[in-house]
Formats: sequence, structure tokens, C-alpha cells
Amino acid sequence: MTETPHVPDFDLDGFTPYRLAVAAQKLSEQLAKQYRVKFGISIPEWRVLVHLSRAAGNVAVSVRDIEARVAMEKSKVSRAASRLEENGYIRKTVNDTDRRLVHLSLTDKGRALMAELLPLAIAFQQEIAAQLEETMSGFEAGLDRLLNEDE
Amino acid sequence: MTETPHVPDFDLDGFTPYRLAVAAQKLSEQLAKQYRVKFGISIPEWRVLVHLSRAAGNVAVSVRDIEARVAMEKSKVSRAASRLEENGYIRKTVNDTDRRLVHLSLTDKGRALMAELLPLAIAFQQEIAAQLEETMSGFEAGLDRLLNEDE
DNA sequence: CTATTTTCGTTGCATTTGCAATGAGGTCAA
DNA sequence: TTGACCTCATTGCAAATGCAACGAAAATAG
Repeated sequence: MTETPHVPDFDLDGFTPYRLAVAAQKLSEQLAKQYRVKFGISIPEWRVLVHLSRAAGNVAVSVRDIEARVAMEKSKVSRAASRLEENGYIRKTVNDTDRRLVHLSLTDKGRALMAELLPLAIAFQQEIAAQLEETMSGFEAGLDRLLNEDE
Repeated sequence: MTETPHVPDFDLDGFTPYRLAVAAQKLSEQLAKQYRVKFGISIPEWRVLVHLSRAAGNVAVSVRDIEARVAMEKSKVSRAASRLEENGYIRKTVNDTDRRLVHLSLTDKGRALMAELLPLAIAFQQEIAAQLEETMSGFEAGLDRLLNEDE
């Protein structure tokens, strides 16, 4: 005879991975929509651009660097970079020292785009920060721990 | 002449939507991998199952209910439900009162699955809670605000 | 100097996703 | 009752994704 198995009580709303996923999705969507409609830029593309604009000038940035730094699979980075190149926002050149590496850098058009994009992100972040205000410190500390935890 | 546009400084690591996305991805992956290898269940499927096991017995649950409650597009819910039905974990019946609605419910096999799955999730949550410990209250409060904010 | 192994980036392929369109069922007003 | 509108779930399709495989280049071993 088959016993009815005992299914434990479980509260999805109290489940942190779920909560995080929903919160992240919600926040990203709001901003991503702005990028998409105003500039035709996707989230992966946005991440590549941001990283490039930070590393501006001095350091040579490869696909691999971005993969490591920005938490995206290399194929995702690669394809995002290709789209960005097609649209003239970045340049891909072969690294002379190590010819396996692709050196990514912003074009003037790319820099001009970032000059428009970043203020949106900054304003958005300020909104969030204001909303989270007093809880922010605990909140950010919590995220820090999650991110720095070694696997 | 083209001026070099002024690109504002921007710190990706301090950008909350990005931080959230990375944290969420990291947490989900760990658990999702367990579901996948042990039971062949994806995240959308898992969410449907969890919701069904909570609403057990009493209430009739439709695709639309889950869509609203679990932050997934209805097509995603629909397909997850179809896969679950194929594998015998849930049942889909037409609601007699309103024949547009599909009534979803766990089968015995589904309940048995949940009896195995949920303890994993509960243990996982306890681990996370332990790690976050003292920062948890501020952290959860922050998430609460994000989730309850009206668009 | 060759042979093996590793690293880097791209691509092929199967799967998943989001969105819009569809069709079937329900609601409401005239 | 009929017709216009709304709601629910599924599906078609194009695009995005993850993973494995690949070729080219570099590092390492012998």
C-alpha cells in the first residue's frame, strides 16, 4: 500500500534564493527596458560596455577578463561584444603580445553612448539607495557576504 | 570637431541591480544544480511544484494563479506544467465552473518528489540564514521593500 | 626543437525564453 | 439572444542561452 508521503511545510516567500531572484528580476527589468527602448542595448551588452568604460584607456581588456569580472559566460560575452562591434560601439583588435587575446575597447561612438547611458544608471541607483535608506547598510553587507563567499 | 564626451565615473560593483542579479544567480545555480542532477527538475518546474504543494488540497490552482504568485510569465508556467505532467508529477484538469481555467494539482508521485526536494531547500535556506545571521534582518527588510514597492 | 597540454575566443546545436497571436470560454449590455 | 469585449492557456516564432566542441595560439615537458 502506498503511504501518503509527508511533505514538509515550506514558505516560498521566505526562501532567500527565490526572493533574490524576484527582486533582481524586478530591478533589472525596469532599467533594462530603458536601455532597450532608448538605445537598443541588452543587459549583457550593457555589462560589457560598463566594464570597458571603467577600464578606459590604460588596461587592455579581453573577453576573458570580462567573463571573470562580470559573471557572464564567455560565449555570452563574446556574442555581446560582436553585437556591440557591429553597431560600432566597440572595437576588437588582436593583442600583439598574446595573439589568442582579443582586445576590446570603446569607440568614440561607444563613449558617447556611455555618456548618455550612465547618468540613467546613476539616477536609478540613487533612487534605489534612497528607497532602501536606513536598511541599506545591512542589505549591502548581506550581499557582500554572498558575493565574497568562496564557493 | 568631435569633442571627447565626458563619461561619468560609475562603479559596477556598487550598482544594486547588478549586485542582486549576480547574487541571485549564484544562489540559484547551487540549488538548481542539485534539483537537476538528482531529479531532472528545472527552476520553473520547481517553482510550480512548490506553489502546488503549499496550496495542497483545499484551493484550486490555475496557471494564472501561479503566474501572479511566482513571478513567471504564463507561457513559462504553462510549459513547466506540461513537462511536469508528462513526467507524472502533476495533473491538469479542466475547471468545471470556469472551463477556461486549468486546475493543477500534485499527483502522488509529485508529492513523493516534494517530500524529497523540500528538505534540500530547507537545509539550503538554513545554511544561508546562518551565513547571513546578524545582517539578515536588515537584508530581509531591504528585500521586503523592493518587493512591495508598487511599480 | 618537437610533442603534449592548456588557454582563449568563437561557433553549432539543442533548449529555453519572451512576446505576440490564437482559439476557446466567459461576461456584459442592449 | 446576439455581438462586442475580456480572460485564460497554449503555441509559433525569433532571439537568447548554456554547453560542448573546435581551431588557433601559447606554455610546458621531455
